[in-house]
Amino acid sequence: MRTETGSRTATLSDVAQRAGVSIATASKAMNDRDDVAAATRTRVLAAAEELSFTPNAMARGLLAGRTGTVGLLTSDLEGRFVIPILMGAEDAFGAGQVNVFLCDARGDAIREQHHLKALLSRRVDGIIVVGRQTDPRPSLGGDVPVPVVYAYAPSDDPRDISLTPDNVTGGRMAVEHLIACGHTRIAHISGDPAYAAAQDRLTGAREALSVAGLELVGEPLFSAWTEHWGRDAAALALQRHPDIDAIFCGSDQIARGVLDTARELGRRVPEDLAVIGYDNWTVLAENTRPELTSIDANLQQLGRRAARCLFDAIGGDAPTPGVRHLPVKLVIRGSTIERR
Amino acid sequence: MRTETGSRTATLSDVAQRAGVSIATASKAMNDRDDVAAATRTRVLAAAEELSFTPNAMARGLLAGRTGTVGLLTSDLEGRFVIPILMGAEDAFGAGQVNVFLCDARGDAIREQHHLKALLSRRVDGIIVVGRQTDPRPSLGGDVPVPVVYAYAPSDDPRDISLTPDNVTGGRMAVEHLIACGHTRIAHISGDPAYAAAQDRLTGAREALSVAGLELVGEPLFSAWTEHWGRDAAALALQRHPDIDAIFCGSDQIARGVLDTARELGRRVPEDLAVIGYDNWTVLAENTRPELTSIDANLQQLGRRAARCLFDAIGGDAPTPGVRHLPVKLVIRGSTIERR
DNA sequence: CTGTTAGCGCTTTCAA
DNA sequence: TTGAAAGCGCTAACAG
Repeated sequence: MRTETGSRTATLSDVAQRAGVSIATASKAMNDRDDVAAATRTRVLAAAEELSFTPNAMARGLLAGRTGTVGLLTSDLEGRFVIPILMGAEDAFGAGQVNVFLCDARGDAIREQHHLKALLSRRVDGIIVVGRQTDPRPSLGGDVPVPVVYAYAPSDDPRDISLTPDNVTGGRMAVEHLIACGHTRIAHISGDPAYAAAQDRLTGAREALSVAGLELVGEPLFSAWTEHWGRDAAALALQRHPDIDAIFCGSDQIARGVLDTARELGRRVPEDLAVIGYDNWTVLAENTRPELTSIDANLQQLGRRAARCLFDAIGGDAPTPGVRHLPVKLVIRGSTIERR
Repeated sequence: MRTETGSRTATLSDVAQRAGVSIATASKAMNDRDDVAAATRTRVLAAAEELSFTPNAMARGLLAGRTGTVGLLTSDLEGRFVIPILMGAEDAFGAGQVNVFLCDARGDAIREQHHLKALLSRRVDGIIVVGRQTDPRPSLGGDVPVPVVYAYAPSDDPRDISLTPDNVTGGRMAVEHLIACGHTRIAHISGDPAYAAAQDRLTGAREALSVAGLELVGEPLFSAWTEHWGRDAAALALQRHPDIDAIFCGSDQIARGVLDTARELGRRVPEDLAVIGYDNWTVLAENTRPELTSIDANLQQLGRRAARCLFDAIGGDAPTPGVRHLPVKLVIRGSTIERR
């Protein structure tokens, strides 16, 4: 409020007065209703312009029963998942059409309840709940008076609508790609086995192997989603099974560690050893040597889909409940295919 | 809306009716005003509970003139800066007290105007503008009817209130630390020299050197904020000046590249070569070998400060305009001090 | 202590 | 075509 000229924000009544019409007429003119004389409309619009009138969305919402706002309730501290989803949602809603309240519950159920209450009291038209893992999370419950869509982390209640990336297919695609590149001695290094993501990706990997009549080399190595573990696990795996010619990693962080170890052991990537990551976290994947092939969960699209689902639900035609697994994509870089 | 029991959301009038009191009394009871009989209050609260009544913040805002919402207008696609700032803002406001509309303009001025209009029409009480560089950005202008605070990227108009990390001091602290560790042959590798951040950090570094009677070894090497450049630049610098014993890097990405090259050239870190980064981007800094000492811009605190500034401005006592440079902090890890 | 009344800014019948 | 009036859900005087 740099230039506080003593004047409060202009209201429709100010505009009407300045244009010399009634409030009702001004309203119609502003909203492009067709029962207004062209001349009148021009006059009203001019007045609005001069007063830099901005309609009060609250007053409007009070009447309409809808607010044109949506809540995004996340527990994804780092914003790695929530940001693309937010962008997708903005895309789907159309910039400026709908505004998004972003609330970070920080993984705390109490705080989540607080935020939920606040969102409801602001009369959001719907809520998207974003988790940071693909494990099912507790449902907000059935008594939330607006539609809810769960993104990334599905709800544990099948009556809710959930959208989550298809990790099984992702795992399958990763291994299919390795096989297509001619590799047959494939190992798997992943993170915390308690994560659904870890299990699902492994499941997909095994499907692909089995179709090709192959098996994983050694047991999958599970521990943490870190580069440290990637380095250690790669050393271990390559020592136990020196004939490994490809490693499917459960995350890009792990893959980065694997690449480091490969380099230290003198394995050429991708000639001697192909490496594929997961998540396509570009700050990691584009900075390795060679750059890292990875599976991208297509989160922005997931966000768009979530927004569209929410839209439909708000509009009244509720999408069929349940968990929908959205397609992921393979991003090929130098760690699996030799550049020339 | 899983259990749509045909009932629209309960209103205060429903509560009043159920409790057998007037709307006004119900309102008072709900808002803890003291001119209500204890028994009545209990009855009203019970009724509210049973109807799971949530006050309509819009109706309330319409009356109060304030909405308890704030807009966060960003152009920081990746969310690297905006997320900690958002969290800091939530902290300062108190969870659930204030809600934040997050809008991503994606660096597009048109889209920014759209979002600004939308925020104003939602009658946010104030706006925080977050940029993704520390270079001054165009002001929203003086005719925005609510207080605006610029965070990370300052406004180019000195009449605005801007909070930005103190990069000069950051640069100074980095080099002071290297000197304190006994290094004297210090080089600087940084990113795009067109960034104010690059220049400011260099300025601070030179100040620290000059105080110690030292000079940078060679000219600072500028190019891109990438690991690739870090690798190449380190090779170049160490070839030209083999006696370099410390490198101050303009970003953690660059530092990561530098560490890779050091390892390849057989330089022991930190014994032969100390390396310090900038940003304290933990996914990078905590995964190098050794882990990376870095300067942390304290963004969450910056967010809190921004929120508090905005609060004050909303409250009427406008903080003094201008650019405030907030303190950064040194995070020491193994790349500058040997672990034992 | 409680209820009545008057709006906040806007849209929407319904008359004129 | 325009305007007067009602009311969205709530709070804040002011009487009772």
